[in-house]
Amino acid sequence: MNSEHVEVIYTDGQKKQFPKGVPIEEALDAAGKGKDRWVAGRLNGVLLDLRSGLEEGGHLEGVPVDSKEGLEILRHSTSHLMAQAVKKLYPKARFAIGPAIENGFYYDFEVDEPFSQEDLSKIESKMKEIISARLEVKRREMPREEAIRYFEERDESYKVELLEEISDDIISCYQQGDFLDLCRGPHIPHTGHVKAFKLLSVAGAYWRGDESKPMLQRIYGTSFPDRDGLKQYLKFLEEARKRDHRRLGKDLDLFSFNDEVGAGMPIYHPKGALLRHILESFEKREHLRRGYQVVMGPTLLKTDLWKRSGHFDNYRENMYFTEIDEQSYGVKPMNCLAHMLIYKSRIRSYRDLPLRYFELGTVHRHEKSGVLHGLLRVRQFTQDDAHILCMPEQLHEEIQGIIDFVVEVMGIFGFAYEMEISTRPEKSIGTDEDWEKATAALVGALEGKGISYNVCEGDGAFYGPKIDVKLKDALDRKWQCATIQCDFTLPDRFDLTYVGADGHRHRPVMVHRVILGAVERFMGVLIEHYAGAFPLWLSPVQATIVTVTDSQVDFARKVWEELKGMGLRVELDDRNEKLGYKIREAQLQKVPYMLVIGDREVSAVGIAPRRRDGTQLELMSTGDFAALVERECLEASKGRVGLGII
RNA sequence: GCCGACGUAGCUCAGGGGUAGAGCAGCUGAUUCGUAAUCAGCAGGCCAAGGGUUCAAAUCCCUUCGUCGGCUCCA
Repeated sequence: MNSEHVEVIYTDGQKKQFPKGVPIEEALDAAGKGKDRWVAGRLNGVLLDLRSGLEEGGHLEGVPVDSKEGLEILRHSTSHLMAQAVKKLYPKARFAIGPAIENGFYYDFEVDEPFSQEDLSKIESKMKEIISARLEVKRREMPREEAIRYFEERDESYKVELLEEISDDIISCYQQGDFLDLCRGPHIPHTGHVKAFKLLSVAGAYWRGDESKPMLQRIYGTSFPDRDGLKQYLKFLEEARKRDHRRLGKDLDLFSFNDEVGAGMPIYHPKGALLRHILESFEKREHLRRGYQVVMGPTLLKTDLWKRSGHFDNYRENMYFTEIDEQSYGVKPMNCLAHMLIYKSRIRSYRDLPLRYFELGTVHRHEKSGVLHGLLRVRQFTQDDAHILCMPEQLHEEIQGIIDFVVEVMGIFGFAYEMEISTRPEKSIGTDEDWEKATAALVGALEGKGISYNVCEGDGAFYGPKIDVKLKDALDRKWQCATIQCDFTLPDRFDLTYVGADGHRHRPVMVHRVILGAVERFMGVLIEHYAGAFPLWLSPVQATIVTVTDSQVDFARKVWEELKGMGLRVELDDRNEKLGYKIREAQLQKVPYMLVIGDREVSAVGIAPRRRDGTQLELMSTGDFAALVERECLEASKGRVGLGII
């Protein structure tokens, strides 16, 4: 092979030679398949534009538009397309950034007037014009200085700011028609590749997410290779609205919020309270069997104590304070203080350790008004909180025990989750050495279990690094639930000690951890996870008895009492309505079982159960039905919960 | 907290300066019915709260509270 040629190896192993500089597009077409499906090429793992020339040989593959990278490129290009449309309609707009995100893209602009819903339609129309023009999307490389000059001349201060942080001498821009944007690429070859897109919403967003920086206008949108994909996604959004726990909380009469009470303070109605009670009983039992001890601390603690713990200095803006008899008190935002004082209430021996204090502790945090979100972010919530005090050499095992606990519980609820390790933030207390030790303990425990995790630098709590477990809501937004946090500082501040085998005092280490996290948030995620159709063991109402006519009401009452007596959660619908009406209502309430009682059942002394999925069971006795329910509960809860609640 | 939208009956929503509307739910009556809506009648609102503009405000303006979508923060 001479230097004028490059050799390409395709994914099927086939090899071909081309003159150097041949466009990737041509080299891919030569393989004879997939023409037009590609939005980019990948040479030796690097994504490149279809129009860029091959300067070196190697493994080459086409990136199909419906692959993960292909979609990303399409969406990124759609965001550029939108920016071009905005530039045409609002020449004074300044441009910030416009990346592809998980299900679409956004672009941030600085404009005099925020965009309205009508503006979005206008922008969409302009985008369609640009698509029809099939403008070529050209990559242009230029010296950094030249690019800075170009954007300075156009008063694009955000682009200049971005450029000033790029260290490369040569940077790339992409041009389509008269619109040029700073971008790494790659992009689709021409605007005609955008087939199905929609602008979804407008929102304010701080430049670089920093509230001290100007607020920009962000337009969110999405883009798909074809109309069907877009339609499906819009359908998913619609379905997600039906699963929304705020919607279901109302429909299923679980909880409410009230203007007169205040924001972020949930009110539990009977069924919501029962659901919560079931969760909490389950939790208590699970903790007791794992060697935790249940404790309880007060809600108000003197401010001096919060000063000693470091909360006053580091967490004050999230706390509520009040005064009693001229003494300042703080409402607890965390449960740790009382637990420390329990530890301190007597001399501890190494033989006592580890100590695991568990509390369903209700805390209050002043969350900013704009972030409140149904049950998922509130100002009053109850954590399934525990603090483990142990010897440093027990730390690893304790953390592994907690991880096992989390994995087991998430398995019972059937949640998929992501684990993250967060390291030291800027605002924090403790020595570097402590932080390193604690971080190493967390990493070691996860790696020991072979669990994969992401690292979030600087996202730790002020007192220590942590492992977070994130669950997703109906819209795939992630919410932190379980968290395991090391703390080498509180035992120090409170001078916690234990007497070792050597007769000397030593410092224990502490782990803060929650499994569900906040019961409120967990319930919110749980409601969306099951779309309100809870498994039998969690369902606040497990069965509704429905009578066919008035003449069966007496018998139905007896059945009702009997089933309640056996520990089932049953309701009776003896209203004078047609059977279909009552079935429909129970169905909409997502009750797992409907127990039909007509003349047949009265004479056979039984009930005819119908599952909420529509399947019809044989007429059976109340005892058989209770046994069925028990079996199903035990199965779904992996043996934890049968009939009744503790 | 910031940007934007929004707040009308229990719920879902219409009405946008001139007497508050619909469907569902509720109540009453009729009907007594076999697996996702029986019929009829009745009742229900200080239009989130407070202030202004106007002869007149649910409607226009201001403030507050709350909700929604984001930013940021976090369980």
